[in-house]
Amino acid sequence: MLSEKEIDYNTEIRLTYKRSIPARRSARISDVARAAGVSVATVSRAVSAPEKLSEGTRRRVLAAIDELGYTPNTLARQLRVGSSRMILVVVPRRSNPPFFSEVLRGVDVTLVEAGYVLITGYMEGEDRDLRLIELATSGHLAGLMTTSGKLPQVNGRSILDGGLPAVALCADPGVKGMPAVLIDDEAAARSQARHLLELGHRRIFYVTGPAGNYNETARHRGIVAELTAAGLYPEALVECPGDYVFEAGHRGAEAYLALADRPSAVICSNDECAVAFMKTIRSAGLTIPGDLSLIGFDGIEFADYCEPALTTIAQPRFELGATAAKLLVEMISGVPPSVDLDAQNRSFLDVDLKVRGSTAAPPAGQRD
Amino acid sequence: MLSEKEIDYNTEIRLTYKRSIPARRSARISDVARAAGVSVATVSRAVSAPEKLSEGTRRRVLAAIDELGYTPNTLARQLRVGSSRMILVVVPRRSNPPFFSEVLRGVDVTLVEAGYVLITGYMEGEDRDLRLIELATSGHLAGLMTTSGKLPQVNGRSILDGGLPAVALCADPGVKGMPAVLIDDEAAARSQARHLLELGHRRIFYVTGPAGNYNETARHRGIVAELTAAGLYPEALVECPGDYVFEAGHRGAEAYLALADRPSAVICSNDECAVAFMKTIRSAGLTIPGDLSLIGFDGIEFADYCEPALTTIAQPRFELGATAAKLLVEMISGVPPSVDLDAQNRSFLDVDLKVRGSTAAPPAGQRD
DNA sequence: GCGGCGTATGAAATCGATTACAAGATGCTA
DNA sequence: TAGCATCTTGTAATCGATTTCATACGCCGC
Repeated sequence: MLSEKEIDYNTEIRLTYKRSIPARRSARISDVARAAGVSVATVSRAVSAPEKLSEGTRRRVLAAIDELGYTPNTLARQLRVGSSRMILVVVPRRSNPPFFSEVLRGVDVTLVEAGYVLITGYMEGEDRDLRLIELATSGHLAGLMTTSGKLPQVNGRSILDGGLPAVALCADPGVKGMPAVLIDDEAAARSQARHLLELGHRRIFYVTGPAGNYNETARHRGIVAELTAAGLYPEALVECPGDYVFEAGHRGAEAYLALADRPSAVICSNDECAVAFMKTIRSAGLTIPGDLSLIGFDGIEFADYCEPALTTIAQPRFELGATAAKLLVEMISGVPPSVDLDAQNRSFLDVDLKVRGSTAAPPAGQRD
Repeated sequence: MLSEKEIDYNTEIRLTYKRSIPARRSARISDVARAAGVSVATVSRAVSAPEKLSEGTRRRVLAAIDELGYTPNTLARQLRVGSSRMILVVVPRRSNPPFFSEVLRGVDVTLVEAGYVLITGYMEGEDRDLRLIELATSGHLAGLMTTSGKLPQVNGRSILDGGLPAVALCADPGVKGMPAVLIDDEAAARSQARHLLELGHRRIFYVTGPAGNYNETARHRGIVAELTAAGLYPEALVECPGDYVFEAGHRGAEAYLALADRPSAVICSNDECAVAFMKTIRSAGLTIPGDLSLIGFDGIEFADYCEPALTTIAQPRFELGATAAKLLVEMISGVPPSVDLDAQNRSFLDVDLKVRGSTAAPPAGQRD
C-alpha cells in the first residue's frame, strides 16, 4: 500500500518533470539566437536595448523569444553584471506577527515595485545567524535590512562584513553608515506616561520588553523621563520583566494581582502583551478601566477588538517598511536619499496615541 | 540644511562603502589560490571535497581561505552546477498574519535546515503575479510552494511553466504532479456544525470566506453536508458573504443583528472574522454564549484572548509548513516522499476542535 | 630498472548571460 | 568616387565558480 503510493507519486512527479523539461531546462540565449538566425549578442540587445536593433531584426528576435518562451537566466546575468537584485531582510524569530507582517508588506511592496526580490531570514540561534552571514557575504545580495537592534554576529563575523548597503528598520543599532528608519520610542513612551498622568494616575505598573532590546531601552527611558519630570520617579514606577509575548502579559498580570498596593495604571510593552494582561485581569474579576487603566504599544488591529478596546501607540507600520525600503533602494543605486535623515542618519516617523476604552481616570479611592 | 544632510549622509555611506570594498568585492577563488600558491581547482576541492587533498595542501588552503575571509560566490557556483537552493513561497496578499506567519515559520525552519533559502512572494495583482512567474522561469529557483488554491497566472503564462518541483500548502489547486499538504477543510467544517448541533442549535448563521476560495468551498460543503445529514438543510443555514478579514466579521454581525429571526449559532470563516463579529455583537448588547454561540476557524493565539475565548478549529500551522517543506525538499532531491500521500497526492494533517467559552447550548427560548 | 597503479595537483572547458571591440554595410559630403 | 561617420551586427572576453581530463610523482612488484 505504501509502496504503491510511492510508485504512484513518483510516476506523477517524473511525468510532470518530463513534461516540463523543455520549460525547465528552458531555452538559453543561444537557442533563441539560432532560432532567429542571429548572434547571442543580438538577442541580449533585443532584451536590454531593443532600440539598438533594426526594426526587422528586433521583430525576428522577439518573435523567437516569444516562441521559445525564453527568460534570461538571472543567475548568469547577475554573475556577469556583478550585481544582484536580492535583498535580505533579517527578522527576529517569533516576531509579533500582526506588527511585523504589516511592516514587511511595506518593504515588499516598495522593493518589488523597484524590481527587487526579497529574502526573509529569521534570526534564531547561532546556526541560523551564521547562515544569514554567509548569505550576506556570498555575493548574492544587493542590500540588507535588519528589523531588530541586534545584528547577526557569530564569533567575530558580522552580517555587515559583506559590506552591503544596509538599512535598520524599527531600531537603530548605531552602526556608522547604516541609516535607521524608526519611530521615536522614547517620545512615544513619554506620551503614554503623560496620558496616564493627565488622567490622574500617580503610579504605573510596567511590563517591560526584553532586557537590552533597543525599543525596550528607549521606551523605558521615556517612561522614566516623564515620571521624573512629574517628580514621581522612582517611587511611582513598578517594573515587571517581560518579553513582548502573550505569556509575559499573563505573568505580568499575575504579578500585578499579587501586589498589596496596586498602581492604578499599567503599561505593557506591546499590544500582544497587553491583550494577555487584560484577559488575566478580567478572569480575576477586576475591570478595565474601572479598576485599572491599561495601555499597549504598536497599534495592531487586534487592539481594536478586545474588550475594552486598547489604548495604544499606533505605529505607521506600512510606512516604516516602505520608507526603509525606499531608502535602501536609493543607497544601492547611489542616488541621494529622498528620506529626511538627521545627523545620526536616522529618520523618525510619527506615531499616534490612540486613546480608547482601556484608559480612564483612576478609581476614586486611588486619586490623590 | 537639507543639502547639508545629504552631503553628510553621502559622506558616511561612501565611507562605509569604501571601507568595506575589500570585503564587498570579496576574495575570489583565484585570490585564495594565489595566496596559497595552488590552483583554483585545488581551492574548490578544499571547500567541497577536502579529503581529496594532501594534509599539507589542505591546511595551507584553508588557512588562506580563513585569512582572506573567502566565501564562494553562490551565483557562480549555482550557475555552474545548474541548480540553486532558493525556494519561492507564494503567499496571498494581506494574508491573515497570525495564521500564515506560523505556517511560514514551519516552512522556513525546515527549509533553512536543509540548506535552502526562502523567497516570499506576495500575490497582489497582475503585475506582481507576472514578476513571480518570471522569477519562477528565470532559472533562479529550486522549488516552488503556493499557499493559496490560486496559482499566479497571467495571460497564458503560469507560475508552473518553469517546471519547478512544486508543493501546494493549505489548499489543493488540483494540479497533477503537484502534491498538497493541508487539512481536511470539509471534515473540519462538519465538526464545527456537528458541535453546534450537539449543543442543541438548529439554525446556523455563516459568515463565508471569499467566493471561489478553495478553503471556503470545502468548508461550505462540510457545513451543508452536516446539516443535510441532520435533515436541516437548506432552511437551517443563513449565509452572509465575507472574505476572512475583520471588516467582514463586523459587517456579518450587522447583518446578523438585522435579522428578524436570528439563528442561535454563528460560524465565522476564520478567527479574525469571528473576533470582529464578537466585538460588534457585544457592542449591540448581546452576550456570547448567552444569546448566541460563535465558532471560528484557524486557532490563532488571539482566539484565546478575546472574551469569551473563542471556540475554533485549531490548525497545526507549524506542522503544515514543515511538512510541505519537507516534501518539497524530497521532491527536489528526487528521493521518495516520507510524507503519506493519498491517491491524489494529498497529505491531510489533523485538526483539533477547541471548545471554549464562545459556544454553549442555545438560550431556552430557542431550543426545539 | 621498468611497467603499472594510485594519489595529488593543475590546465582548461563549462554554466548562460553581458559588453567591449571589431567589422561590414550604408549613406553623406567633398 | 574616395573618405568618413553612423548604424547594425558579430566575435570573443569575461563574471567566479566546478569538474573533467591530463600530468607528475611516488611506490610497488617483478
